[in-house]
Amino acid sequence: MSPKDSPAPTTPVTTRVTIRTVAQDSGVSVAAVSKVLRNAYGVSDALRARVTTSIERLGYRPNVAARGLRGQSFTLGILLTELTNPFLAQVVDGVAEVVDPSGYKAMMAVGRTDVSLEIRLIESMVDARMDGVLLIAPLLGSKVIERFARQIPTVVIGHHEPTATLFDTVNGDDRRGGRLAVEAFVQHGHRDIAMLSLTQPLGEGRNVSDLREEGYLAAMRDAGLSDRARILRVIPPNQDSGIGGIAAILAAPDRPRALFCWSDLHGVQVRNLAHRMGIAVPDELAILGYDNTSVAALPLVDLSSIDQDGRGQGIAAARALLGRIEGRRDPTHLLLPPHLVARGSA
Amino acid sequence: MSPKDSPAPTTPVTTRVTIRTVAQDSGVSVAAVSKVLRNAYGVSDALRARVTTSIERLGYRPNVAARGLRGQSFTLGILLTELTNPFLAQVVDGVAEVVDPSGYKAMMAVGRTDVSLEIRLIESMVDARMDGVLLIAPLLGSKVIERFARQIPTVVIGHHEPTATLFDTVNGDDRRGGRLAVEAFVQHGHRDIAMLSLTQPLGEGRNVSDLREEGYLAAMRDAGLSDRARILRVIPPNQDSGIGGIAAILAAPDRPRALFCWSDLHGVQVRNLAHRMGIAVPDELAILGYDNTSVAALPLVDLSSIDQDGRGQGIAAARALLGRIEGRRDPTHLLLPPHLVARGSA
DNA sequence: CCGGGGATGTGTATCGTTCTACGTATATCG
DNA sequence: CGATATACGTAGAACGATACACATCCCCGG
Repeated sequence: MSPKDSPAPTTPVTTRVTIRTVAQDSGVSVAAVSKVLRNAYGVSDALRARVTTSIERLGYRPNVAARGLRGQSFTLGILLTELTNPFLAQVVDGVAEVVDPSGYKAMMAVGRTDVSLEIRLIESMVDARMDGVLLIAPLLGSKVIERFARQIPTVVIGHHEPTATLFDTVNGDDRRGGRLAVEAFVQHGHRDIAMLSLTQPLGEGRNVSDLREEGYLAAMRDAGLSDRARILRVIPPNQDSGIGGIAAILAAPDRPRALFCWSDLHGVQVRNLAHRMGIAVPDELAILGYDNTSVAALPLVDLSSIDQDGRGQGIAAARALLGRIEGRRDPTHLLLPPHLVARGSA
Repeated sequence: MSPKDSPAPTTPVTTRVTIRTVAQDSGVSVAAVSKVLRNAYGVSDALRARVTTSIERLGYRPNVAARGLRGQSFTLGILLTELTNPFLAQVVDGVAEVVDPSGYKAMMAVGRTDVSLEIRLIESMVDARMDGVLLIAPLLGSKVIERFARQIPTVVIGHHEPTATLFDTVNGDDRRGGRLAVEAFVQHGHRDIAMLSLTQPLGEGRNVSDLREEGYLAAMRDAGLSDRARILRVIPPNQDSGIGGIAAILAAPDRPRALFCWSDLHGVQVRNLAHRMGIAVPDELAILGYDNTSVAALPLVDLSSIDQDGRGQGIAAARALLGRIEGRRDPTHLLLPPHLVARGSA
């Protein structure tokens, strides 16, 4: 049963086809083949043609490990926090669209909302000599990100850090998103507009929710509603739904007439509870979510939402990463405009 | 701007710490360190201790590329078809649970329901010298899977192939699932029970839907309802929702009283349409989905569903893969029992 | 006819591990 | 006590690419 008894006489140990095989087959040096592979400078069309036909004939495929030892691995690492958030799917889709035809390969890992796991995963991406990493809404603090950015080209989504110089960021314009929400409500004649937010800001740099709150407050001020602005901080930052806090708000005598929710996940919760508690939506309570996920779009749910163009963010981030890998050093910090998708809940 | 002008006098090019550095620091040979790393045979406790402290002090991390060149890469490749299907999230979660503490790393890639992309991704996993691959509900045919299985330890989920010898499979017991659905309906007094299925079976080996249909038919027979069995094949295999076909069924005069749906995604569609068309659920139409996704659990949706234990499948598959990597050659084909989760729609 | 320089190839050291083969103590046994 | 295992280490050749330094070749102006 040992893997190495009887050298399989029928299968002549079909000696693996390496760069050397190709070189021999096409009658050129190993170095020349390598050049063709990397389409480096200094190869004639004739030689390139000869080599490529050899490659095809032999079915040669470069060994990534050997490659990574000296050169690039042509692999990008994508760090996700969790798979269940449908917003991520949009982002990843956008990323794939760019990465796919680029010759690079994207490999994803899931941090499972655990900071130490996130760190280990990024470390293993560095170990694997990946050419760059894309962090999507990581829990990590800026300090740690910076440390990694020193070692490997890095782009971050969902993490505002407009002054960072070592890595790029791509974000939805969350301040604008907060404004949009209020403006939409005001336009429908609402005045009693509250915002449902997180119990605590998400650590240094992860100020996505802060900015939405800022936008909300600014727009309330502009509408002359400063004194009626209310930010209800009841959503715990972990996986927990915080459903108790939401229920309390809906049951309270001063329940708001319009509620802007931190994310679709919670917008849906609110709608659920309203349904159960017999609160008419949108007549007694107007609801607005964030992310425009597929769940919000279900007719049964029918939740209005702010779309922050996850797919666009993915595309932009992937482009930024490839740019950085190809040598760009000066940071770029992109902000994509969100827009409102009106449905029945508001 | 070239990456290599001015060798950064402040940063003394902090020479990377390799296995050689560790060897020097601990005063042993490179080979000895390697042995410790792989905890191979022939190391005394004293030596091991000396080396490990050196490793910690220096913060040494083995280079995966160099490792993969001769030995293992300790990385597993996970192929997903698409991120949007929430069932996948369950599976991946299960996989992570096993892989995480095992010393291996999981890297995922998304096939985007494109066969040729799937193939390219698996190839690149082979190129990366990953130690094994786990294919989750791939579109690939058995022939192709077999070809890969010859090169790399392979486990497949969502692809019944009980006689395959080169790779392992893990599946929900889809036949049983089909039975369960019918039995649940019958128990509630239903007799007019139809099944909503795919327009075409999903290629050789991908007989998940076939088996559910078989289970459905068998249970109908057992209940003495053979003549009333109807399989409505209206769902196209691609991303398309097939909503037109579903609408036609609901509008038809012979609309069934109970509908067993191929997946939650379509169960939700049905419930949506029923809602829009003013069909009372479950009184006029009882609905049952498959997969027990989080969407089905939303009170607004409230869809009964067959749970096929995605998380359990992930766990089992990951274990099988690790087993195969560690040398097991004889195939295992696992079938996990599904169970009914009753909600308001049935 | 010479020499300079760009374009095209080649030779080979190198990357950081693993792994085979072998040496040297130390323990075991008749 | 000598022979023989056995445990522990070491040396150095792979592994399969990249990339640096150099060798040619060819063309052309002076």
